[in-house]
Amino acid sequence: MEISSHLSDLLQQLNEQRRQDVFCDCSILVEGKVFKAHRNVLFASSGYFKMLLSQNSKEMSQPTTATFQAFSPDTFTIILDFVYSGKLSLSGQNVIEVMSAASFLQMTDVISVCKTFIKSSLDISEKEKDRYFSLSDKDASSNRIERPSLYAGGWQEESSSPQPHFSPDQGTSVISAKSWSKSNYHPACQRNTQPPLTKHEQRKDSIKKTKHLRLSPLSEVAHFKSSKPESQTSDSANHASQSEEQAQAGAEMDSAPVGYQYGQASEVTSRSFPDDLSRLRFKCPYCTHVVKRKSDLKRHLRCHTGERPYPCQACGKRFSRLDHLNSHFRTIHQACKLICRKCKCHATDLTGQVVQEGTRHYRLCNECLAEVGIDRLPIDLEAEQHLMSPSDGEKESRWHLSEENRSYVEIVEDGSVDLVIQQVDDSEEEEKEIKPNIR
DNA sequence: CTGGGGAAGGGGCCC
DNA sequence: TGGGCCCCTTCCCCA
Repeated sequence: MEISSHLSDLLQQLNEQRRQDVFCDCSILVEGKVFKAHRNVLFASSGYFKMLLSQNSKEMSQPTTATFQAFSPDTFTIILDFVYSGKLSLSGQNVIEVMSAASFLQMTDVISVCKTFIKSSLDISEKEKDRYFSLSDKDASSNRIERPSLYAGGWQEESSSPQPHFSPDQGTSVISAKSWSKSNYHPACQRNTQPPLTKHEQRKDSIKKTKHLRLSPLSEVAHFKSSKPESQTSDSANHASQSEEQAQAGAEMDSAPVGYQYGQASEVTSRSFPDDLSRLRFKCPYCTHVVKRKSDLKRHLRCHTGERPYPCQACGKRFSRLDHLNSHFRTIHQACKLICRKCKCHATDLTGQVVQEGTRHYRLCNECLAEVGIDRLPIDLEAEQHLMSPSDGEKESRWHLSEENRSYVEIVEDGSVDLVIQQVDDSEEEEKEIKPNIR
């Protein structure tokens, strides 16, 4: 006979004991803040503590102390609360750091929940953006609007079960890792609006991952300082090599996250590596790539999630980055290069013309234009550019829209650039997939 | 089959 | 923090 409440009661009791510092035989020092805990609980929850405590098993009579500088006390609070309650308080602001800490501590459950959270957030960002753009259709032309806070708004849209519980004030979700990992719950990213990666993309992704492996300078960095005097050096060294092994193993496992490095750079880091390497602070949870800036990490994450929030209005191809979209649009649909496509000579408005083939525009010099004949339509470039760029002060990425297109596209002010984002039906979009450009 | 060119896509970094 | 530019690599198409 099994009493179902026993496990939760037991955990609750242990949590109470931890809070009241009863039977706590382990102290964890994180940036000066001391956390009390039970050795056996930590041992059971974290691969890192398992290794640490088993090494120190001979000294069971002595209280164990561990010191971390690789993450903040707030992050460790979240981790420790999870260990003792099974509930993980994730938000858009802390998820990266929690994931890195969990990776450091080798807590696979937490890592997968964070991964899911990140993927869902990115997906919801996209969905929310589309929804927002579609809703803004009517007033977009008259009002200057800003993008919504995607995390907060997006999560509340979701209603799948088991559903993360949200603190209404800050959009923080409390997730029970066990229920997530054991249920068949498919978060938003798996019901995705985004088409799955094509084979081509997957191949490229794997190529990239290999490249990232070579680039990873910080997977070897140890951020652990044991306060046990007799084991300090060996522990650090052990963890360093362990991190290295794990980073490699993680990369080999393709999707296994191996994030160790996030937050404050430790003294070890700055002493052991050149300045340019120690400044790299943001560790990709999916690969070993490290970047200096959070926004660069956010951008990088799209190559793992496959998120392509920027559709080309002209051909429907989607891009993960706005600058790639703009570049594509200028090259393919605006014929910005002053080069004759046929003879490669310099072709300006005087010496040539922009011609159209499908949605694609390119330049031909007058000679080649005469040779090509009538099957390609010369475009009045000035008129075209006027439509693209109605005023000198505005960016050329303001796209021309025909009247019929206006019925289903949204015009959104995004900073100084006028983006035209096509409102897409998700299911339809999945089928569309990314097609190669018309050549 | 191969080499060249164009396009895509990723990273670094400046504004 | 996002946009945008530059640089580089990779992939694909075509001659």
